[in-house]
Amino acid sequence: MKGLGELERTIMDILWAQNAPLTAREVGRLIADRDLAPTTVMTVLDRLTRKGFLTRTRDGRAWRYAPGASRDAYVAELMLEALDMTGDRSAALTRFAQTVSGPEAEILRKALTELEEE
Amino acid sequence: MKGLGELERTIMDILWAQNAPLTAREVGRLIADRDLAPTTVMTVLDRLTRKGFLTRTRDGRAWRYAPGASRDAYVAELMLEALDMTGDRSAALTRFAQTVSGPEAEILRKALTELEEE
DNA sequence: CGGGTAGTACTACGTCGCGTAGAGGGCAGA
DNA sequence: TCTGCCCTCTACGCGACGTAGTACTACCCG
Repeated sequence: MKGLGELERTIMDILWAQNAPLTAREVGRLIADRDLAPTTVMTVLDRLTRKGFLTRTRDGRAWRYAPGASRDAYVAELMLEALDMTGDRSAALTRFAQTVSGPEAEILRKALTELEEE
Repeated sequence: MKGLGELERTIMDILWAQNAPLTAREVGRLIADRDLAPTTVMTVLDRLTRKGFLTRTRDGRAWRYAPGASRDAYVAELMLEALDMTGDRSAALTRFAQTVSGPEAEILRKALTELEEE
């Protein structure tokens, strides 16, 4: 996988927050703070599709874009990728566990416990 | 923090594997497979230092480079950074916990348990 | 039927990070 | 003093990304 740029991430955030596929125009309208040309949004949507982050389906003349995976899945994958960078995965995992804050350690613990019970 | 490029990562790997600071020449000699100009290695070492990944101390005319942090710390930080990308950290954490393989879940569980006992 | 509108595809340009390395300067030993 | 090692500075090419223009097509409205 590859990382995302600034605008790419912004657009993914918009699509992740949506539960229905959006057209380029609709996405553009949701980036209100920046005054981007419509073609800019289309180009980025196109690149994201090419990279596999989005899927698109026809809707008349327009395309509707939807995320290929949930944000959580994406984040989890990024984390695993970081983990792959090391020779000693267990050391890195241990280190990670020690680094997360208390409440988050609790969340992890709980998730792991539930895993075990299944 | 920022990610590292290909050669940058290679060099960090070399330095992480060492327990004593190395000079540019020594690092270059350890990248035997690629035939790099000495200045290339120096440039990259310099950039890594500028980025805060390395510290360097004088040794005669030469510099000796050493990692600023352990690889595990780096990986853990990358993972936390990925985690920061999401609005819902707990969901991403849960997802992550579900995604790691069985043995690694065990490692995480153990690390978290030890944390709790302190 | 003709024009504005919306939508697409293709192309392009500037910037930045990174791999790569040359030019030039200084110091130390033969 | 000559030679070589090491440093600093500068630079070039490429690919990624932000940004957008141009050109073509399909509709709807009057």
